[in-house]
Amino acid sequence: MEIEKEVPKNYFRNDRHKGLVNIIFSSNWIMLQMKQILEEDDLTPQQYNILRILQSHHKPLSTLKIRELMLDKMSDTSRIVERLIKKELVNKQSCSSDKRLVDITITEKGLALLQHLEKKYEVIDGIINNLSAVELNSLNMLLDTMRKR
Amino acid sequence: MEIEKEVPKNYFRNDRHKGLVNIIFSSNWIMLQMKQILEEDDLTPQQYNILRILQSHHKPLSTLKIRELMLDKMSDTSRIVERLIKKELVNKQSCSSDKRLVDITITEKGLALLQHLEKKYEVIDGIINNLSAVELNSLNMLLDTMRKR
DNA sequence: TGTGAATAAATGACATAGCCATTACTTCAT
DNA sequence: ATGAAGTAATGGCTATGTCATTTATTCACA
Repeated sequence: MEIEKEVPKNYFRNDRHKGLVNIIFSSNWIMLQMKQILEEDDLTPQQYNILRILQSHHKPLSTLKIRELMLDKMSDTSRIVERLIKKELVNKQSCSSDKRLVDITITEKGLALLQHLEKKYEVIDGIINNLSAVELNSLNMLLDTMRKR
Repeated sequence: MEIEKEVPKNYFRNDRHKGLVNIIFSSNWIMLQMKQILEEDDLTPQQYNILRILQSHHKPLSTLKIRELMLDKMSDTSRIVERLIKKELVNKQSCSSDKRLVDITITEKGLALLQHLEKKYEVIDGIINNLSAVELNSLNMLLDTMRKR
């Protein structure tokens, strides 16, 4: 999976361009493996992302709030939530304090599914096993710096 | 766009997990901007990817070869190529040496479109402007290392 | 040489998702 | 009280991923 072997020498305009493509390529490479893990439980990455957001916030969130928190902005959150409701992984009810909003909560079944997935976290995190703690740290800092402003 | 501000503190299991999410998050962040640039010319990222592959190889490629070279493996290349043909950006003809294959070539119109897009490369590469040459180099090396094996 | 396995592409059928416009309801400021 | 703004849902469309099947071609080998 060396990016140079995947593209002809003149594909990259410069190191900046190579950096951009490298990030996209790496993300796709990770997502491919994530998808395989999630599809065993009939989940898509988007659906999983919403479940994790609900789990980590410990409180009902509105559709709007969920969309803001999703890795993929611009997502059609209403309909993804709808699919999760159909699977009984989340619940929806009108928010009492502001009836324009809805309160989405994760169900017991949803939490149980996430717990089941935890067993696979070693596999997931192992994807990035080749990097030392120091290297990981610089990677995270470099990506954060890139997105500044 | 600091990833810590986007997710609650307990969202990440560990630095490895944060690294994975950071790469995905960064890729989505780049893609969002790429999409905006490309949609001005009615191109999707997948379609653009195929055009760039054909341009950089300077020779006809089969559907299979294109799929292998795409950033997004598993893509339904036949049908994406079909859309490019409809837009007259690529041509298709049966390969003379092996009639199971097809030769996909980029058209003059396709090359002209890519040339037109070149004017926007500064904007695209500027996405990553915050990183110095040295930083870019370490980023690329870290990502390459991550994907080893 | 003939035949069956393997390869490449296309296609049907379906699901997920992104995207835009519109609608319905609710809140809020004036 | 009223009109503007916020929120969600929905219709309608497109692009794409995914799986199975079909068709045409090539190739190995008995």
